[in-house]
Amino acid sequence: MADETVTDAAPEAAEPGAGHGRLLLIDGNSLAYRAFFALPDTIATADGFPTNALYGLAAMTLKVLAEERPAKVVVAWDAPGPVFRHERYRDYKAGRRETPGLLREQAPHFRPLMAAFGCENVELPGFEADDVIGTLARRAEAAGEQVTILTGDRDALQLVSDRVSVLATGRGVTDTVRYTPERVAERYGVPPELMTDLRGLVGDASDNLPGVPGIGEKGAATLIGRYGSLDEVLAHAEEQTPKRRQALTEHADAARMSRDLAVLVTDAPVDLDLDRVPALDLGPERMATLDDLFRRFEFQSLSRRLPELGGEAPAGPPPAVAVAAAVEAVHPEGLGLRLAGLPAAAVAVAGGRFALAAEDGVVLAGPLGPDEAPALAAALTGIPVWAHDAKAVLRALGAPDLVPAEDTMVAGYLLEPRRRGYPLAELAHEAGVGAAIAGAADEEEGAVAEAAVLVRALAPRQRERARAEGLADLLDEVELPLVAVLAAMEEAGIRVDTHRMAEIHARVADQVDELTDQIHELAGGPFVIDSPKQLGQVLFERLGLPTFRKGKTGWSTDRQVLRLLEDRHPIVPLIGRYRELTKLDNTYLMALPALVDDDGRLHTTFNQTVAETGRLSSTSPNLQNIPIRTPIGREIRDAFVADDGCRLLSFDYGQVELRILAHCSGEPTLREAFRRGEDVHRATAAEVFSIPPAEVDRTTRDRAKAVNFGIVYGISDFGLSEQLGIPRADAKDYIERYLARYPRVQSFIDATVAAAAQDGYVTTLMGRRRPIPELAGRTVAQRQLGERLAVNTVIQGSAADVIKVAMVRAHRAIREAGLRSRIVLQIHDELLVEAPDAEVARATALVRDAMLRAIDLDPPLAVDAGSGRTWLEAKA
DNA sequence: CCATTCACG
DNA sequence: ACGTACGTGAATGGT
Repeated sequence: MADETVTDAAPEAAEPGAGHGRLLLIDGNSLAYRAFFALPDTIATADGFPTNALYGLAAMTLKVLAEERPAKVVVAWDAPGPVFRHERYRDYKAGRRETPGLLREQAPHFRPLMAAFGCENVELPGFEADDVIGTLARRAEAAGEQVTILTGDRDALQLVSDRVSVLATGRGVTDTVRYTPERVAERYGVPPELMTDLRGLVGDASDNLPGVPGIGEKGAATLIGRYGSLDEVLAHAEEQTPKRRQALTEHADAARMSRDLAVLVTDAPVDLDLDRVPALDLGPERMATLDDLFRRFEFQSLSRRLPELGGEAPAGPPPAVAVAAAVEAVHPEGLGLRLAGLPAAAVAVAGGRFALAAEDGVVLAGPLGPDEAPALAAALTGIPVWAHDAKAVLRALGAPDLVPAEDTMVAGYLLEPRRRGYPLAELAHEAGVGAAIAGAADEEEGAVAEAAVLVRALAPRQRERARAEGLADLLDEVELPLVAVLAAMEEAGIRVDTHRMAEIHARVADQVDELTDQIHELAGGPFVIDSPKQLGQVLFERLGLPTFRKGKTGWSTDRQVLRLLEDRHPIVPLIGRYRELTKLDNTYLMALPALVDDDGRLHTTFNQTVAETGRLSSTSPNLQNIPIRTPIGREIRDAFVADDGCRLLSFDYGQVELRILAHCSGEPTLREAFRRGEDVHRATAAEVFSIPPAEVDRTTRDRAKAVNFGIVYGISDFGLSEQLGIPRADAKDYIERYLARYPRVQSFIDATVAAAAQDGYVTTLMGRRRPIPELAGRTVAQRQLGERLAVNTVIQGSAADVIKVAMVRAHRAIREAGLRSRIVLQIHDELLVEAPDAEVARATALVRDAMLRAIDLDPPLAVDAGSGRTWLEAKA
């Protein structure tokens, strides 16, 4: 802990693999099985012997041994024959397909292969490899060793602790993700010891373990988080919504059984003394043995990679700059004096601690709980704060108003918006910076200290790149201030009337039950309506309806297809209705109440670094796709309500994207239409179809509207014809007429594509960049995609810029006016604000003004505002 | 873990 | 002869 003051003036070089576990336990079956299915069976020797599973196993082992440098390695295997779980549950792993012949052929070579690496093979009749691993992990842990478990099986996560981490196979064959207790909690919402309880609720299809229907990973995590264990959740079933209560009661025994079966044995009679397992020896003899074996299996590439195992240095080039720092334990109290006058402080937060890097060679670390957070926040006021994922740091500090001076995650996003993620360690490594931490009390403290040091080293390098690419203004004026706005919005959340939701759910569930019966009746027997495969069999085989589109797995049954089949069989409209209702029920009515916080509100997470165009996204739950288009959908939106004594204010940009198109293209006809306040879709219809605006009927306007959307999406005649259900030639004709009437739009598209091809990227109004490598693609389809992306990104991305600026300004204006009103949601072109009754007029004026003045456009921006007790009312 | 479908903008 | 409207996230079934 923090009072254990550890200082070490001379940081030692980080020992490779130190803190990453000295004992490596591998689940051989899991890896081999996974490799077999992930790799094509074209991996084989010249004479046709399949080697894909062997290759994957060898490649993974090679990589992990090189990176982890374990002292000892034990590989566990499933023993042949039944395991004790089958006695307890007849159907355990039933339905799992037979081991394929091509895998069985390779199996005899698994153990010799791992032995060649110097690993100890072990198995125990009656138990699975998992149980052997659980047993050995606990034994080693008790002996004070660090353990790493390498597996593709998520069951092992229950074993994670301070001393045991799990390297789980990721997307690729040799990709891994390391799970520490914090990572498990982050990913699954429960600590490792509750993973089995989670499994009881969720079940597992691949092991044929039943769960509780209607409860997914998210709902399960919330329930377990609230009540503490599976048994407690089941004991509190009466407190849940009717349908969920019923599900919990009916499936309680199944859930308990699944949980019990998921528990790994940690005291199996494994006859292996870890002390007597020889230390891993990667000497020349071992290399020769492996090389020999690789040659026999024709693994040339692995033979070439053998040197990675030798030598002392870990794989990969060493960082150009390794910043050394010694941990100094501190308490947030009195930190202010220590920090006063420093130019900046890099802050990291994890696992109930913080670390702070502000001076060379030292990193301050200490506890961070509810008691310490205010003191730390106070100590940091007035000092530029740098962080990775600053929004999370601000929320941990309880200081949502603190605008970060640097955020290495957000900067990483502006510099490379195409990346899948922005792990600090990865960004730092690529920037050529590393950290060597000395004097950490434990692994966790070392990790958080390292993060702070990496942020401090990385931020200036990113800043330089941002300046060079013209992104500094966007960063300073928009994205960094926005971090604080988003932190405040997440903290605020939005109130939900869960009783109202439960009532709608009950009604919808009844209708679904009824529809299910009718559909089964008309189909001539029961089937899983939610399965597109089974539905396809019913529609296209049993009922002989015509097929239209097919995907990778079969004939499409989506809404468009159903619409075409509507009049051909009475089952079709029922399926459409069933789909609508189950969608709303599963995604909203059932899921949302389970995610409501103790304060009666839903707190989403706004992701600032996901969308390639610059938009925000919203997760857990997604509050940017709350229904509105159907009557039941509107009822759901009506369950989003203002707090007592408050109203919800909705502010919508009117046609932002088309206004941006008019602005960027300079098309006079379009600009005029907006300046005059005309209905643009009607105006477009009049232009394209050469009729007076007054004579434009509903269908014609809808078609023009689709053309306008098409332009924004980067139009194609195919897409437009699909959308409108008209011949492609007609769609082509519409587009040609549109572009002839709006010639500057045509020039804008041409110029945008040309610039993108020239530079390799496009730029939005605020200077945001998106690379478009598709334009240099090898197929026509790819290049056409690139053209659409180029045009769409300029428009969608500029609209994202506009509303982000508006959010920053509106938030600031509200604070400066001393109001208690707060922005609660952003839905791409809409802001939802919660305002005390007395502030409605002032807040409306401030927010509307902030939105209108976000960016100067010609034509100008327009905002529709409304207010109500519910979100639905506010939009009216 | 991928494909399908569909909720929103 | 291609293979197509743009951007997201969540739930579901089945491999």
